[in-house]
Amino acid sequence: MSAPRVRFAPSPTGSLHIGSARTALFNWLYARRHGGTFILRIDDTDAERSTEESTSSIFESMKWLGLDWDEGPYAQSDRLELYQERARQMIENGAAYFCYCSKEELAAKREAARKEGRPYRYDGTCRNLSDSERKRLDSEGRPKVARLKIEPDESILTPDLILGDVVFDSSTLDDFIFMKPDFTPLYNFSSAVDDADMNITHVIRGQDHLPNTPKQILISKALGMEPPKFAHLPMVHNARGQKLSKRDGAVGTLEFREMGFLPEALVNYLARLAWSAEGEQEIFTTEELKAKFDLDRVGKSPSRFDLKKLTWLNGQYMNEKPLSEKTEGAALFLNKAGYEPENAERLERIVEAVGDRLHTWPDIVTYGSYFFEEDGAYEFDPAAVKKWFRSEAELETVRAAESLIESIDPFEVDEIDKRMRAWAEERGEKLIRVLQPLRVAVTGKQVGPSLLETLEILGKESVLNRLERASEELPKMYAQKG
RNA sequence: GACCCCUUCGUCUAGCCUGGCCUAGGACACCAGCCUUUCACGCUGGCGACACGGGUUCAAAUCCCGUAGGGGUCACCA
Repeated sequence: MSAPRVRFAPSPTGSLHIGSARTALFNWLYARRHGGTFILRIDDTDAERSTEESTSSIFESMKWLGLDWDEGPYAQSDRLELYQERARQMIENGAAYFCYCSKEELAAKREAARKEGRPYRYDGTCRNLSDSERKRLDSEGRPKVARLKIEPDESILTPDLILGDVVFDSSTLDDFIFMKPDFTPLYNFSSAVDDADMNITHVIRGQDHLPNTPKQILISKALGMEPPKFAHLPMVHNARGQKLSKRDGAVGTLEFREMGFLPEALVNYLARLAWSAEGEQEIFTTEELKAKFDLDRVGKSPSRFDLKKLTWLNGQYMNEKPLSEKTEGAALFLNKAGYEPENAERLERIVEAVGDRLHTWPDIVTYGSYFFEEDGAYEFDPAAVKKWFRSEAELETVRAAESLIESIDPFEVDEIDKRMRAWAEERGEKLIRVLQPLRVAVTGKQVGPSLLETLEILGKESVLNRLERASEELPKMYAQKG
């Protein structure tokens, strides 16, 4: 097989949908796997809906995911002349014709068909217009669109690398419009023309495009060109098994960055939607994906997007990150949450202490926010208080801890550990019965890194301040819940 | 409604093409236990699926037919 040429051709009418990102990824992977060329083409023939912002957000999404393109970006809006030339060619050789029916007339016919419960197809009113009629309509200045002439009762075979052969009956198609009144192309036309012109060998796209395929094949043939090979990817669905939409939460690729996911984890997750390697491997570096991916192991059935599995995967990747990188990411997300970790060294210690609790970046806030809050400002989690302050005894522990903390020197993990254990024993308490109430007292939470480390990082003075405040605040909460 | 696609644990999937190795494997999630100052990690175990009905065959998740369910598309959008 000669080197494949594939393309990703999004329309810039919004941010890059996560399903489209998967399509882009599979194209990219296919090109990389086979030493082919990955082309980026912006299908912006719909001037009304296309925006600059969308285009740049698509670029940014792809860059974030690491999907680099070898050619392009091409914009269809720059290639108008090509489409117009091809369209004229088709009109001339009789493969297509101009249609003068107005939008309103057509809408009425469509509506009538709908009411009668029969499928609407263009009735061919303008298909056999005589030259004189055409001239008359032109001289009246009637707007016209171009339609493809489709012969009925022909089967159109669309071989698909994933689905196998799919056959459409041309009678279910109608003479569809491919050039608008302003003589600019519609999607199916520009797409087929470009795929041919750019020598695209494989069109890998979502299954929602399957109904377009026979139309594009017809256009290719009308132009005397060999259609590319097709591969229709199963859709990515929401938890209820329907097309993923904004209502389902995050669907924009960049939103996942905002939520604190790692691009390599997202790539890994997306790759495993409908694709699997031989063996039972779940975690693939991008390099492995580039070496192993192929279309013959892509499934046919739709898959549901599972945020929990993505989160798990992300955690796996997170744990592999060097501390310096983790610290950088943590700083970024801490900032987003309104915290300002001023001391870089201290932040690194905190990130290290939080350790593998980091599944996504915002987890740094969940597990370590109190490190960045004033001694008198962190909040007490009511659930934590309820669970660990069951009687007067725990309040007493917090009060008594002040003098213990005061006396620990040096105030470091090993020493704190030694003294804490001895203290618990002295008081006839299990270690956990003193540590957890203290944790809640100084952090406000019942989860987090090792308390000993937490105390050391906080420092003696801060711990003392916090214990003092807890002694005042906790009884109030304690009283409230009775 | 018409056309097209799909159907293995709750979810992602392996197995299907080239029937027997499938008392259907792995992963996420969930549950339990272990480890542990909590949480998280890790480890161990558990729960849990061939949509249904007919064939074909000595033998079917795998092949054939039908039914049901789900999804996608039906624009002078892409």
